[in-house]
Amino acid sequence: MAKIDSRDKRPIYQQIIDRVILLISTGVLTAGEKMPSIRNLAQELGVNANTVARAYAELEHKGIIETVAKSGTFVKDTNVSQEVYSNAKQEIREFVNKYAQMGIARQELEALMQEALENVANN
Amino acid sequence: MAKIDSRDKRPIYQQIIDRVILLISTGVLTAGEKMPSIRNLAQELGVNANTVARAYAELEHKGIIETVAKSGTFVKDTNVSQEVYSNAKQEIREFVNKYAQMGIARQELEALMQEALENVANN
Amino acid sequence: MAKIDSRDKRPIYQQIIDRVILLISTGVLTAGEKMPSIRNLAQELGVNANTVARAYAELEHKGIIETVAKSGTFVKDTNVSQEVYSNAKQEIREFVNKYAQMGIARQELEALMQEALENVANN
Amino acid sequence: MAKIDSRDKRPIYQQIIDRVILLISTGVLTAGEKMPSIRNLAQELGVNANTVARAYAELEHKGIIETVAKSGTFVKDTNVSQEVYSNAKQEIREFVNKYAQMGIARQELEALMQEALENVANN
DNA sequence: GTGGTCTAGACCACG
DNA sequence: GTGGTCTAGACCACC
Repeated sequence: MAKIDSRDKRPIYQQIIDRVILLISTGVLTAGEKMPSIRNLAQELGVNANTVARAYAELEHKGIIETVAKSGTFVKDTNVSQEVYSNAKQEIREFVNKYAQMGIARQELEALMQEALENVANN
Repeated sequence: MAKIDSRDKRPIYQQIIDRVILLISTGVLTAGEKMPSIRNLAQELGVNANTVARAYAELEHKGIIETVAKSGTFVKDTNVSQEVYSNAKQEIREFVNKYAQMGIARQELEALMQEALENVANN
Repeated sequence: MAKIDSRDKRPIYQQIIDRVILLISTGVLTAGEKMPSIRNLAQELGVNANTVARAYAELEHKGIIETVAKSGTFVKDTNVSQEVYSNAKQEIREFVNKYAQMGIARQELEALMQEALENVANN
Repeated sequence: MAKIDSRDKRPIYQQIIDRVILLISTGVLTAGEKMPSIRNLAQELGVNANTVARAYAELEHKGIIETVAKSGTFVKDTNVSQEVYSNAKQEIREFVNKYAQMGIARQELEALMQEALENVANN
């Protein structure tokens, strides 16, 4: 679960949100399962507890997790992967449309994508 | 040119930069053409003159426009595609990083990109 | 007696208190009757014994039950309706205060109450 | 606007939320109007800026106000009274049902309500 | 000046 | 131990 990237432009709490959604969408976290406690996760990630609390609050607000008073936080909704996937689809389409409209050739875009994939593969 | 969206998540100065680059790359603005003055553009867009000044400064720094003392600002005889290209590079990298970190497999990302490219190719 | 709802916003000890009062006020528990032991009730409800102990302590403090050393806890010969009545009084006051502060006119509040009463009368 | 009640059971941020909703539903704040800045309101109420920020964030999330990047926060939706009204309806129904089930006569409930209304009328 | 994010640390009720 | 709330204070980008 420990994956905070300080170079990432997204705020930390958003990275946590996205990460939790990922773990659910890939089946690592399953419905009903207990989430790590706010303080534990904060320590594990090396961030402040308030930051994790904010992430959990927003996840609860989205109906993805559920906090049961003082006993912990649990995964609620597992049907989340579709949303992630369709978000990615939407974003990449907008990207391609934008730069195609600005005159970048398809081959160039493809090359850029390949390069980006290579870079990430080395993590 | 009047296209500032206060709901846009990009800062205003960035919206101006992007818009100028778009107008150049699509041939609406051509090399040597005179740009509107900072004050005029600020008034037209309904934004602070400092904001337009910052946009012009960054455009000049990128070598896309040129300020000639006492006569105004002009589109430079430059190939803006380099700038567009490097922006695209940056964006696609962030996209890949984000979804890779969220656990989408490289193959899936590649498939999404191919699909987006196919759709655009048919335009 | 097994009726603890972890989703309920009330703390568990309060749920127990309310439940006991309900059982007495509806005649399920009668004066002099022996209450389940703290440990037994805790096990039956699946909650911590301390939680049940706190509920019993408050019930005793309210004069609703009575602990007799070495023999157990008993429903006291008391009129629980007084407690219920004062709770209702408190709750309705908070309700009226809240919505009056939020600007709902007195007449509207009265109409809402009348409507609610009508609906229940038909049970 | 200065109305934080430390004896109120609701958390401070909730009091601010309710108060803003009140001010909108009573027409004191109208659509498009600028809200006080987070820091100003915090100072006026004598609370921490983060607390006001949280209230504003939840109000924005409910679609009641809107923050326009770095220029301020504005009232968005004025159709808030209906929601308040239906909340009140729901709450009073639950109240009546609960105490009717516990054996309080309809007349008694009615008397309690009248009394509560009288008390508030004197504000 | 504005809002956004984050930290460190505190206190609370509850279990 | 859990989450909820709050404070004080910091830094940031933007206008």
